[in-house]
Amino acid sequence: MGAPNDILSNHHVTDETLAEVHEIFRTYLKDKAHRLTPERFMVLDEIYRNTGHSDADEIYFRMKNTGSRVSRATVYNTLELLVECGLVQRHQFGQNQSFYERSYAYQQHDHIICSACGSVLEFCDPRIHEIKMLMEKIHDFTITNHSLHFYGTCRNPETCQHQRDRK
Amino acid sequence: MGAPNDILSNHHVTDETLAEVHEIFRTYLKDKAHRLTPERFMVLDEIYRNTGHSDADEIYFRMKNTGSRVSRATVYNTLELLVECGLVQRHQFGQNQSFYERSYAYQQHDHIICSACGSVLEFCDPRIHEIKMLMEKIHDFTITNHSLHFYGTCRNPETCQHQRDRK
DNA sequence: CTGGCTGCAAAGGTTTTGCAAAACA
DNA sequence: TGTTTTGCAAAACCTTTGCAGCCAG
Repeated sequence: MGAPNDILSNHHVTDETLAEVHEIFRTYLKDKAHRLTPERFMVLDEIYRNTGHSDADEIYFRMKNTGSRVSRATVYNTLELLVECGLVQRHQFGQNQSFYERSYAYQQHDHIICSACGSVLEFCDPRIHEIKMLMEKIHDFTITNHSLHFYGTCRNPETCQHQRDRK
Repeated sequence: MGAPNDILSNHHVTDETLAEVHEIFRTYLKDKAHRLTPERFMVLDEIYRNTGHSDADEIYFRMKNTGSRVSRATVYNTLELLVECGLVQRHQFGQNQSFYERSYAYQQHDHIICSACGSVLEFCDPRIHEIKMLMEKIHDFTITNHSLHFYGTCRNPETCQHQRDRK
């Protein structure tokens, strides 16, 4: 149920952070003349309650199982808004499916994906930022975000086996 | 029809390269006890005939329009094999759709994607390789490949306008 | 009130699969 | 000749859309 995939451990989000995140979303919605519906904040909470990467259906079912009665359509709609306002990041690890992850008060990072067992590690390297700045200059681009994935196989047989079993 | 998206200009593939690529694919198929069908080589040729990134359907229709009668199923099946043997690379630029690109005798590169006009630039930076090696060491991983995308907007109004028109 | 938002189910687009016919080995 | 591959169309998959009813502003 939890996400044993994530190595870079991220302590639970604090109430304070959650309040800030709500405030950001509220401001964003007002700015764009969108309505402040309870469903939208429920999706936001669900994502921030969890550490790691979830697809839209996982989010939908987690909410369903905890009593929230939001529809898939609303989950998708809200994810779009959350990505737009920068509170959530969308990732494409494999093909044909997006994964979502909270991004406020959560350090910017990239991913290493094990093709054998599907586990995802996170890392940071300041050189990415240097490359980004160089590319903006060379190609006359304004870069707003990036995604860097390394694909390969982890050499931890235990984890890899464990992960393979749960597939 | 052509791909005006690609800036890093790549001259047409030589007959020599094409022969090498055929040989690699032939060897791979034999190794894996897969059959050497004309359809598979037709898909390979179609990808190597073109510079740039195409989705599966584009490849299917290009082949259809030039007289080849291969089915979508065969295109998908063959793309899978070509990715497996390293002759073709799969990219996920947006959501829900893969793009394919020849990767033999074609320098390894990464991509900058303009969210406004959809144009794709290519670049190389040796620091990626350094980061890769560090990550292999730190996380005890064997990294076989990577993808690095920068997203933003290009400041070339002409190109950007041109690209917007063709959408 | 009243137009945007929700929930539901049906439609959409890309990719995969099942099966009979074709063709490689 | 015996199986893998093919082609076709149908199914599967994730995501989006249409529409009636609901509710935030």
